[in-house]
Amino acid sequence: MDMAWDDLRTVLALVRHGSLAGAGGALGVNYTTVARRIRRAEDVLGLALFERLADGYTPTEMAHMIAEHAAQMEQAEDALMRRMKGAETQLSGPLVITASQLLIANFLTPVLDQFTTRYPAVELRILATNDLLDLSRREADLAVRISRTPGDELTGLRLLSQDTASFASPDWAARIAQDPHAMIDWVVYDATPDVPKGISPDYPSTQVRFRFDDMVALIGAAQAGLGVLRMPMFLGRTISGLEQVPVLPPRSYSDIWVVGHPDVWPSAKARAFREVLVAHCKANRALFVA
Amino acid sequence: MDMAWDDLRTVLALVRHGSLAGAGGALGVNYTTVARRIRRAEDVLGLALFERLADGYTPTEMAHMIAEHAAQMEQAEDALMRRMKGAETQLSGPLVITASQLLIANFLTPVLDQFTTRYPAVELRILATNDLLDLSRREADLAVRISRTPGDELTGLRLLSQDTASFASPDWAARIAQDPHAMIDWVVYDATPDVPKGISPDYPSTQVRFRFDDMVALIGAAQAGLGVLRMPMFLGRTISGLEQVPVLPPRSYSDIWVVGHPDVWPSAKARAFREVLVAHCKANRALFVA
DNA sequence: ATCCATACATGCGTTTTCGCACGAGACAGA
DNA sequence: TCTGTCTCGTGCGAAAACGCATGTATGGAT
Repeated sequence: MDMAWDDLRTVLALVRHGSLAGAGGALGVNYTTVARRIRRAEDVLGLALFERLADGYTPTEMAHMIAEHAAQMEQAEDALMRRMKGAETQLSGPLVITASQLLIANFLTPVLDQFTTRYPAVELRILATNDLLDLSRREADLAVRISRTPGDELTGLRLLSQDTASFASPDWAARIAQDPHAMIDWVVYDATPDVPKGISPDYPSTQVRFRFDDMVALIGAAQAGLGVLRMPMFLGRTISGLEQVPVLPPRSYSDIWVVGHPDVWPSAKARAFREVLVAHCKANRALFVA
Repeated sequence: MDMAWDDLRTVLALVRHGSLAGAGGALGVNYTTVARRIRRAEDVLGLALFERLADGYTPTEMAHMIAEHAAQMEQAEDALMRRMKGAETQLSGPLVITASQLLIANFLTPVLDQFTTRYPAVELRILATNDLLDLSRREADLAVRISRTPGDELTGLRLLSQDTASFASPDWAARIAQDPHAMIDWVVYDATPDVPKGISPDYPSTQVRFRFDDMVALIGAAQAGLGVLRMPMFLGRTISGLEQVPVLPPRSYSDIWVVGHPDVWPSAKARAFREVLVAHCKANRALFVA
């Protein structure tokens, strides 16, 4: 008659992940434990929640209903954990930050250095990913993002304005300077598969040579001399083996923000991190604009 | 870092009940288990949730915050359990009905008899109380109530219209018939402490003799000849030792409803019970009106 | 056809959790 | 003052839950 809440949570995990092992991984328990909890839940309810198939557990309609409500319970738990984190006043324990690989590797490392020096008791964890993590689900406490992600109910602080420009390897730069009318190859990002708009009329001949789905690979291609690349100013200036070329005049691009969930925002650790971050941004503002 | 959901539920129970034993009783576990779970939760969070005082555990602000969110989780669980109950199609297992003591004792017993005869596999449980149980929290599946309780988001079915009238012991009835102008004593309910409105002008002298806080006691007083009592028609007619007296002409009173939560309403057992109930009400409609 | 990866079932030994029994301290009523 | 009742803490043995290791079935790639 009465269900254990942890069993509801287990049903949710299994519905989400489709296999005992996946659910167990998400819950931090052995997969046999997941199997046992599911069996217990089915015994208590007196009905089957999953069909045992060769390729995993397939949820029944009833399991979906349970998962739906367990997800609501999870939301309440997330909100609780966020609020508890937001109420923390001590400068110790875990703090999770996320930003894109390139932002971290090419601009944020001094912030991390300063922060861990000033607050050695804080266990700082960095999630370097381009995925937009869900701060409501506590995947991270703070995120440094290009443009404040709308839709989410997040608090944000604008850190920097930035421009983009065109960059290329030194030999490409020399070639372009020598003959502006020669054909100029571009390497571009999959998401924006055409030659950038706003190319100066002084360089009339352009073509796309490669499309990449990954920015790191794209930079490697530009360094190797495969073509010209449009990228944020700070990246082109920071990364070795690239020079700015005048093909694409600098243009304003999306701002850089630090965002967080309003529940977590006021915590001492988040506040301290923002302080170090803002100082570093102020000191290096010129790096980002033409 | 990660909290067990059952521990959150335990914190909620302890905040609600104030003592380990009370919380344990509500959860169906030994009170030492409650103490252990609380200690574990505090260890995981690294902060105190309760102050240990001589007269019980006093929740800290943080415990109240946890309880607040755990209550939301409980609501989601309640909704789930209701929906699962509503989806049940078999005519076996538990079914919980609530109604006032007097309604059960004096009118509903044949319904219970017929129902258990027709559906012997159903474990019928009766909560005979005047308290308005919370059907959203699954304290009962169906309730037979005088007037459909508004405010609640309940589904209802009108069963009967009813009148009230005045009743008294046989000797009081004889006295009133003999001398309408003599002083007539009333016994009344605390909630309506005055002599009922609408007394016939043929009986000009009335006074309140006793006030009671309990309807069963009130009926006993009327039977013992302590005075005249206004009561629902069906009660006066059903209970022995009382006769209707013409002091108070019959007047329309609140209807009788069967109500339930819309989630639970469509379940086979609830449907079957209503069927038997409605038939019995239809057959005895005349008992309720003048 | 063979090999490998994935997914689950089962049995065993260990760890954790739980309920019970006993004792201490506070408080109210006789 | 004594007694009964309420509260909680602690120690012990039983019960439940858990992780690990092993075995089986299925499907895809070589």
